[in-house]
Amino acid sequence: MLDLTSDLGQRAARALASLLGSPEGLPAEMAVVRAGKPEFGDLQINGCLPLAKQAKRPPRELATAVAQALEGHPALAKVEVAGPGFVNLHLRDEWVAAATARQLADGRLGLRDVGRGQRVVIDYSSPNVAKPMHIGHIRSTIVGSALHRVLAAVGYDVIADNHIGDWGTQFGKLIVAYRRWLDPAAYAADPVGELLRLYVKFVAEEKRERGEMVDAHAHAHEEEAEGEEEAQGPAPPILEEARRELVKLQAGDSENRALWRKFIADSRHAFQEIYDRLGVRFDYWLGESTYNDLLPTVVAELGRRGIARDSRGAQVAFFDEQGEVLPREREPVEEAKLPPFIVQKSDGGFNYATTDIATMSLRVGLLGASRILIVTDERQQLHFRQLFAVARRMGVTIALEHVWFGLMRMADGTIKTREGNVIHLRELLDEAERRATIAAGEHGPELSEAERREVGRVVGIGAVKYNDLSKDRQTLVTFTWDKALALQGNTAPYLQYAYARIRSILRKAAEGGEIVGAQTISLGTPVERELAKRLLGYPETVEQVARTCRPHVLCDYLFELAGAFSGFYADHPVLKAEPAVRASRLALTELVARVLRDGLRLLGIEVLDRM
RNA sequence: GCGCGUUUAGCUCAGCUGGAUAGAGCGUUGGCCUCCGGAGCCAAAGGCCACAGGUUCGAAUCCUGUAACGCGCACCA
Repeated sequence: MLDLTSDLGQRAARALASLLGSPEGLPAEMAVVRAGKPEFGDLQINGCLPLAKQAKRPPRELATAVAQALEGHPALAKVEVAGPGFVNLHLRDEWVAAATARQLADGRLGLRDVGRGQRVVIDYSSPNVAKPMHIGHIRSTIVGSALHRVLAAVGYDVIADNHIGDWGTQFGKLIVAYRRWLDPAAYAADPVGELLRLYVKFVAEEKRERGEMVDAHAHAHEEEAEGEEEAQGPAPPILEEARRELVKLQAGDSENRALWRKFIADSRHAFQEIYDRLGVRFDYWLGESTYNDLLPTVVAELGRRGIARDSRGAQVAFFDEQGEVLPREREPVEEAKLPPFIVQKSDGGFNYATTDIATMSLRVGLLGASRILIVTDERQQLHFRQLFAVARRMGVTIALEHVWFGLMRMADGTIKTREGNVIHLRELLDEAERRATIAAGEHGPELSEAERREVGRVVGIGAVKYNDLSKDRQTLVTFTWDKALALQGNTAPYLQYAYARIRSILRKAAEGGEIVGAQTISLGTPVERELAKRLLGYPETVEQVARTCRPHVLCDYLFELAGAFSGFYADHPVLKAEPAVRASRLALTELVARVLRDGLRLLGIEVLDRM
């Protein structure tokens, strides 16, 4: 199908070029798209209308030229000019049937290596050490993992990097809290849960001490609250202690280093449990701490190249009205498109920006990336625009994409780790499996206990993933249990069910010794023909997802495919059809199963032969 | 205040980057063959595409403004 539309598009463009004489401004290929309605045929070309205006010629004249050029094409049964200047194309049934048979014979279902020779580094999930993964992490993890698979499926050389938060000021606090309040039994049972408890306790204690201090100062300045609070007045003692421990850690103190390593190792185990349940994997876990030793060099380099300058004691990059890095010679402008970007704090410390520049350099240099995708929530858009501008100024020319998604929030506001007011990913997955296991028992009473649990696992996890993947990633999501765990309608179980029904048919055919191979496919009914056309759309759908990083497009495709199959299934007997039709329908059915399974695999969703 | 984003059926969302009469799921209502699996299928009802202008053969889609909501805006990540 892709080869066909490309071929038709080129022929159409050539016809117009010769008609209009000058190929000036003419695309090399006209867009050939799916027809909007059955009456319009299978494909249509809409580009003649805008071109006609540009060329000051009647649109129908151009459309007619295109139609004449395509007339007689072996794939086409009919070409017609319609309306003000549309070109409607009707495919020959034989061509559709033959193309479908070719797709069935192809182990990759028609997917092409559009990413061949390109290495893409994808950064997703990236949880923070010592904090449990919660529903705020699920979109990055699941969307990132799906993109990982999709990109690999179209020939990219993909490197997945889990950029975990394993460095920063929280470690000073954790070390203090751990030494004061550790409950060893609780830690042994659930290290990350205990670390979270310790962190929360630290924050509460810090707040309490601060309160005492304010009281002692007898409301010296009541309305301070918001502004540049902490700067004035001494910090609470516990915070001072945390800062000292942090400095010791940074200086390489062996006891603190050991604790830090322990926190990371135990957290990674907890993350890995979740990843195993989700089928998510990474090539590297290059957390923030990886870059510690490089940071002074990064800042020095930025200074040397005139990107960063001294400002209020910090090293800062400024931007111009276009959003490009401002050369050091120029004074900062009021109309700057982006706010200042601090790459080194006034106390000499480094921050997120410094680490990310180092990360970028490593990915471009050592990892040889030709495209970098970073999957995070919407709050970091500004940060990455600044970062990418700095990277470009440093000579990075590869594609840098911030694949952002809408924040997941609860009905009453955003997720707040500090209050511990979150739904942990583990709870979510447990509940998903629990509900799906109950449903499995209702729908399949003949299943054994073990089978029921397995069905519940696959269906429950699938439902959770699909729920996130099927919405445009930029949509804001308000979490509710019932929506996240829905099992009816446009959901993973619907697709899994369609697959299981097909497997049931194929199983019965196999019992009769029938082998479904690359039979001739014949499309006797409009429903069969429609189903075949849907199947042929698989490669372009996957390529589109790889290009635009929008997995919901694949979800929509699979849902429509399953719907097309359900329609077919309802009134097209397969096993009971006469032999010639039966072979063709079996082949079509087999192909639907393969596309469903492969598409769901790319989304990270498993399928079952029975459910 | 500035920036980014969002606004489509009662609810949750698509809408293929400007095409022909705006589509799904949930919910509601009514149907489904003694026949390959009813987690399914078919049908009905439900729309001023936030609002106001503009661009053109044509706008949910592009441009401007307004409103509401979300997020962000130097030394957290």
